[in-house]
Amino acid sequence: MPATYREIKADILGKIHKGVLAPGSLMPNEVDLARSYGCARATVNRAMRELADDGIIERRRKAGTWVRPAPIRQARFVLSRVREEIENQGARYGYALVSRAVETASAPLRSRLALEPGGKVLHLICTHHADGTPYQLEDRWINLAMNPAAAQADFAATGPTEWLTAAVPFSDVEISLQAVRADAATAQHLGCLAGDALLQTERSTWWEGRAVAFVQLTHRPGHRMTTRC
Amino acid sequence: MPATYREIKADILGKIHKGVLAPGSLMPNEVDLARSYGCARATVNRAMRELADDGIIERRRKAGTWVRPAPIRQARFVLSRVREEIENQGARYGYALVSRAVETASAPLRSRLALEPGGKVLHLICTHHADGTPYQLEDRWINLAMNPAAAQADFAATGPTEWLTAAVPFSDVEISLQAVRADAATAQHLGCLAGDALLQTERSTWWEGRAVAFVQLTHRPGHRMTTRC
DNA sequence: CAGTGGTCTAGACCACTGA
DNA sequence: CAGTGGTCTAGACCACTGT
Repeated sequence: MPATYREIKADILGKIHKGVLAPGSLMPNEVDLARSYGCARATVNRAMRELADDGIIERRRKAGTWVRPAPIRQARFVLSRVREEIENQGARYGYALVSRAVETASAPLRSRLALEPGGKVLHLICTHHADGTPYQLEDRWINLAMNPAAAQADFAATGPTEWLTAAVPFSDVEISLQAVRADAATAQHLGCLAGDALLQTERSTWWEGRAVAFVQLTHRPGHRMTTRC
Repeated sequence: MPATYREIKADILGKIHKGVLAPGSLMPNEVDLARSYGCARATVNRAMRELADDGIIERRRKAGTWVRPAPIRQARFVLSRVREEIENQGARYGYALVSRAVETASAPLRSRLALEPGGKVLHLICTHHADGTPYQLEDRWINLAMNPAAAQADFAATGPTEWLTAAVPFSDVEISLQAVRADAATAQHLGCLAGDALLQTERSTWWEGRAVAFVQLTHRPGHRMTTRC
């Protein structure tokens, strides 16, 4: 008889997969499950809570717990920093600053970061290399109102990501993935052809409701993000 | 003084963001934290466990708990089924089967799904529409050794995803994202231009170590996957 | 109002692993 | 071997919400 929360979780998952617990059906409550598994309610609770976190079941107070008809499939992608990603592949990491300028935020950028008209941003373009070949193009805007020190920082040797994580706290992140066609400049930086399909990560970071920075990370052709669940 | 696991979690997160707890530094053990927060160790444990799950801290038995120097940023993308995705946007869902054939798995497909030479697969191509316009192209291979009933199923009215989730259990999923250029056929199905950059989701599903199915979901131009954390 | 899950406690034992 | 986190228990009270 299962007794640990892991065993209970596996047992319930097995019953769902084998159809013993039908999709959409109501499950026994925690007290009954604890009795039938011969364990404490807290143990059942932990197993059920994790199943709910995984989107397998749905729980509502007073109402009960159901097997989700179509489980919410969610994928967790690990977004490590470029440097680590490259070094983990056993390659030598390289960095180059392409351009650096203080700009007045354009209208689209302002609306994305909720900046006031006339808001100043530090605009950086840089490239990340693996064993000398282009790996990722970084197009970054830093909100100078939130990070005035960035205007003094020299990004010639160190990328903005490393500077920001050391210097600036943030609490909220919004991440977005899309496919884009390489324009001429991007193609040149990534050493590919204009028109190539590229995976692009966009990320805006916030602290106490105000925008810290926004970045577009354009990956080299063929880049994949993979996960298992 | 914080007393619930949520408050403790928020308090620790705040200290990390404000620099009170320096990146890379060793944290007090659970017993000491429980004393200083005036709560039971289990409460601290839950807060710390969630922080570890979120990649904020790292824990090792006997050694202790550290603030991760560079937090593992992980994004959770919800991968709902196309039908729900479309209906949640308030659009009318449409489905069309393009082709259906029993094939001998090609070498690349065999290696991807660990099939034996001569393994038979059901190859389906279909399209999903939102308010009549193409939304997603589905290219699916079902392992007939695992799902012989699929050969009898009629996919004219219902998509393979719906058939599979009702008929076949699976335990492991591997998901991969990439950008691809639309070839002529894809462009025609999605109503875009050949050469357009498209986001593509690949997904292979397994049950008890054997492949159930493999699918390529090619999204219409401009499609984004977004998440907040 | 009553039944469900959500959380906390105080204590215990265990598993792992660094010194 | 000793210190840390991992887990379980038995019991309690609470928050939410369907009826």
